[in-house]
Amino acid sequence: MKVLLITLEPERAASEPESPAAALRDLGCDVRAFGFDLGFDEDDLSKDPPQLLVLDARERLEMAYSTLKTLRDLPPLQGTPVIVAVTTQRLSSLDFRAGDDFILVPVVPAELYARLRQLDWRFAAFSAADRVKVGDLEIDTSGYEAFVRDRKLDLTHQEFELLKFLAQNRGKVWTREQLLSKVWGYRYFGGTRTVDIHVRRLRAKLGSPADAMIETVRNVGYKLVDPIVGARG
Amino acid sequence: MKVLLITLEPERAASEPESPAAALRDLGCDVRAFGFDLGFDEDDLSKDPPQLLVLDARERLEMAYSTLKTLRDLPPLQGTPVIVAVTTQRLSSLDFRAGDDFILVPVVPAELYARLRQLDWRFAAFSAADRVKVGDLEIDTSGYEAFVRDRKLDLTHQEFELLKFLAQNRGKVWTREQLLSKVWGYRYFGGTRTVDIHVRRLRAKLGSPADAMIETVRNVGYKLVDPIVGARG
DNA sequence: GGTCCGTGATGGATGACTTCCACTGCTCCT
DNA sequence: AGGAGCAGTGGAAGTCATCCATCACGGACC
Repeated sequence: MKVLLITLEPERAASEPESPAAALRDLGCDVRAFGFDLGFDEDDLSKDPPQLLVLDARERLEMAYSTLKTLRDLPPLQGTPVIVAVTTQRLSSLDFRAGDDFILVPVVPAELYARLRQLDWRFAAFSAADRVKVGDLEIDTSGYEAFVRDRKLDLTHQEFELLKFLAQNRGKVWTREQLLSKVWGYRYFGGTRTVDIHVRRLRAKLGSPADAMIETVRNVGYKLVDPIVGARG
Repeated sequence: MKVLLITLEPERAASEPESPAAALRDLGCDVRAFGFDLGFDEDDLSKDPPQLLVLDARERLEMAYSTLKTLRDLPPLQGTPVIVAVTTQRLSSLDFRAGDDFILVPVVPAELYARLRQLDWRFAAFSAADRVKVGDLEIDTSGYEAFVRDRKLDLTHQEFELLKFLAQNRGKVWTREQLLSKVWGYRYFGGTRTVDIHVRRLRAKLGSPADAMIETVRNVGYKLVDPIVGARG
């Protein structure tokens, strides 16, 4: 599980026993730790958004909420569940408007694990149907549906995954090998022409003029462009 | 706050330090304590229903869930939030379909208070709408009944739970594994084909054309769609 | 103790999807 | 202008997920 951890001393956090960082590490989470000054690159975050946000607030609850307010405005963190680690003394200052969960320090790894499972259970239902829009194209990633001007596309699974990936990473050209590894999976063994064929069927189903959104870049690969942005260039 | 407490030894419960009973007493709650055999009068309960249900399960989690199942069927407890007190050792056996929140014993009163406030906030925000409508389908979650165009469906328990879950989370595709963990319980280990079977039986009972509301998404799973929304394709 | 009902497992059939192959057409470089 | 290489096209075969029929098990109820 990918976790974004905000803590006082990011470097030393995991070495402290009974800290949220140590517990997350023990649970085998993929943790990226940052301080409350948030020294991370927002683009990096967008490419690989975390599934969970953990705020190691302890005594510094006000500072943590201030940071959380900033984090909530970042698009890649929209709808991400949050767990706030807090001391017993500061429990009374907790603010539940965020609708998330809290845990006491010292952290019991088994409890943290249970709260993760609980959040997963609660949020699975809530995870807002996130939609990706590019020009006339609209993709409902949770419903596995794609629309062009409200006309529903009848896509196969692989076609949908390819279109979704291109749309989520629009503007950038992807080689066939990259697409195979990212859309088909890292262990894929096969010819790169498979990508061509899926692009072809995708274009056919998109229809004119939306098919022009998938551009072929000779000797490199494919990219999906926003027609509005593309038109001025 | 009126609390119904289910614990092993109702008479002595409050005298034990760090027990849920003692913590509730310290918080000034109006506690009525009963054993797991539930020796209370249902009429009394109806006249003065509790606002919270606390299960002091500790090691006896299975027994607590069994009791909870019985309690859930009592009309005066419909929609009452539940907190399960459990030991660290039994955390891994928690089933989140049943309880709304949990707390570790020994209980820290301040934490219990915080969890009460959290539950209060959560329940105020989502005042359980016990009737779900999707197209011609109408589900009465508290009455365990489902209707299609006012024709009552004769569903089994598992079929009803599956339909309810899909209806409450319509539009989103769920994998078989997700459905197993959310509808059957996360501890369920078995073939994913079980989901197929129940979907098939559900479709048969829904009848045409309502059966088309449950869509199969190849390579992913199932979802329930609102036919009105779906019609734009 | 027998029967019915709910639940989940198994194996085969079906049909859709993915992939590969051979060919054609196009683009860019020389 | 010619050629090499890359991308698009059509068809065909293999694979795989889903659906379906049937059966086995366990509990509830009579």
